[in-house]
This record gives sequence, C-alpha cells and structure tokens, in this order.
Amino acid sequence: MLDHQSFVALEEQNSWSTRALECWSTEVLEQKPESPKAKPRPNELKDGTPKKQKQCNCKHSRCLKLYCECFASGTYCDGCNCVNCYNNVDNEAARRDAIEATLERNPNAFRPKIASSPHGARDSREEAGEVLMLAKHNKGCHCKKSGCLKKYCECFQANILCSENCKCMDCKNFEGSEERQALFHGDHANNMAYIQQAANAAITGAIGSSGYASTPVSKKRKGKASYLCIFLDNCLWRNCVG
DNA sequence: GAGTTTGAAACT
DNA sequence: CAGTTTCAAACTC
Ligand SMILES: [Zn+2]
Ligand SMILES: [Zn+2]
Ligand SMILES: [Zn+2]
Ligand SMILES: [Zn+2]
Ligand SMILES: [Zn+2]
Ligand SMILES: [Zn+2]
Repeated sequence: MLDHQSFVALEEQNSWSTRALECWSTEVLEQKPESPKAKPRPNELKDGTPKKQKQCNCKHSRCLKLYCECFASGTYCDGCNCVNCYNNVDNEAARRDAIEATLERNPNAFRPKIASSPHGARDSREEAGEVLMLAKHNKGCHCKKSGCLKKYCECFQANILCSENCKCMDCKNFEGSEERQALFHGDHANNMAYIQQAANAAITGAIGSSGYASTPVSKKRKGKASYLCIFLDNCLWRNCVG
C-alpha cells in the first residue's frame, strides 16, 4: 500500500487530465453577461495553484473545440505545441465565439465532469479508495473496447468507478472486478503506469486544490516528464523514468 | 518517434 | 435521436 511519503512524492505530478475533468474553468464560467472588466488576462494562476499547464498538441481544431484540453479546461493555451492556435489573447473574439457556441451545445461543457465526493476528510488509510468510490462521472462513459480500464475511459482516467450514468460495454471498472483488482495487485511490472496514475489521480482529487503545502521532491527529471515514480529507485517497471 | 487504437466531441 | 466523422490523446511497438 502507498504510504504517506509516496503520496507526497506524487503530488508534484499533478495530473492535468484529471484536473481538466474536475476543475472549474475560471475565465469561462463567468456567467455574468457583462462584468465591467472583462480582463483579457491569460491563465492567471490563482496563487497557490501551481501552473503546471500540460500542453496540448492540437493541429486541426485551432484549440477552439472541446477536443482541445486547454480549451476544455477553460484556460488559454500557453506553451503548447498546437498549430493554428486561436485559444489565446490575440484571438479573443474568436475564442469567445467558440466558448459561446460550445456552451450552446452543452451548457455544462466547462463544468466539472466529475461530481466530487460528498465529503472530503476520510480516515487517512483509504482516502484514495473513498474518493474513488463516491465520485461519479456526470455523463458517464460509452466505452466499447477498453473495458474501462485504460485512460481512454474518462471514468478510469479520473480514477473513479463506472456508474449507472455509464453506457459502456463489457465494463470492468466496477468494485470487485477481477481485472480491475489485477491492475493494482497484479504481478508488478506492466501495471505500473496505472498504479501511478491512479495514485496520483486520487491525490489530486483528494487534496489537489484543497491546499496541502506542497513538498517538491524534485524538479523536472530528464527535462520532460514531471512524473515521480512512487517506487523511486526500486521501481521494476522498465519504462520508469524515475 | 511512428503508427495504431480509442471514445468524446462534432457533425449530419 | 442515431449514425458517421473528426480529433487528439492513450497506447503500442
Ligand atoms: Zn489545443
Ligand atoms: Zn493548449
Ligand atoms: Zn492551442
Ligand atoms: Zn469507460
Ligand atoms: Zn464509465
Ligand atoms: Zn465502464
């Protein structure tokens, strides 16, 4: 089982995907028709929130569709690798139109897709488990081939079980699922990514923005991956970057 | 890194 | 609403 130290170590990873699913977009949600000052300021990092913007790689959406994770999360592209990006201050007009159109299709488009667990504060032991059980994907997934045990599945990606909202086929992402259990208790190696993702998702979901003094263990490793493996040097996963 | 798979989002 | 297409990420090798 993961000890507290592992949790702390993982905090830095700060899963973007999970964040995108959960966070309320700041710029977009301003439902008020005309706030006197429509501040054109890019992703303000509200103090405390580490601006670990994961970069998108959009090429054909101009980052003005929900396909773009940046746009979907209500943030401007910043440091992304996108092509023809309009999700920036220089294209504020187009961006606003896109937001409007998106909201017209789905008024909840920029709201969290995951209904947070009713109550935080669990006993330390299985808080990950609790979060995992209680949260629900508002729309549910519609997976057909992933068994909802890969990150293709939004439920799995958010580290939550599939719910009655889901219309997935051959779902294995439910409590008591052997396959799912195998991911966490399996023979080590291959499932490392999932363990790490799950652990991290649980972390960000549980304490992500609730303010938990960060204890950076290490900055960027190998320049890229901001991952920090929970098993550190003892990891058996061949792809582990540390 | 290139190529494939996947399912949400978009479109018809 | 259902079927299809588009899209970018997740995944595989
Ligand atoms: Zn983008
Ligand atoms: Zn972006
Ligand atoms: Zn962009
Ligand atoms: Zn699913
Ligand atoms: Zn699901
Ligand atoms: Zn499922």
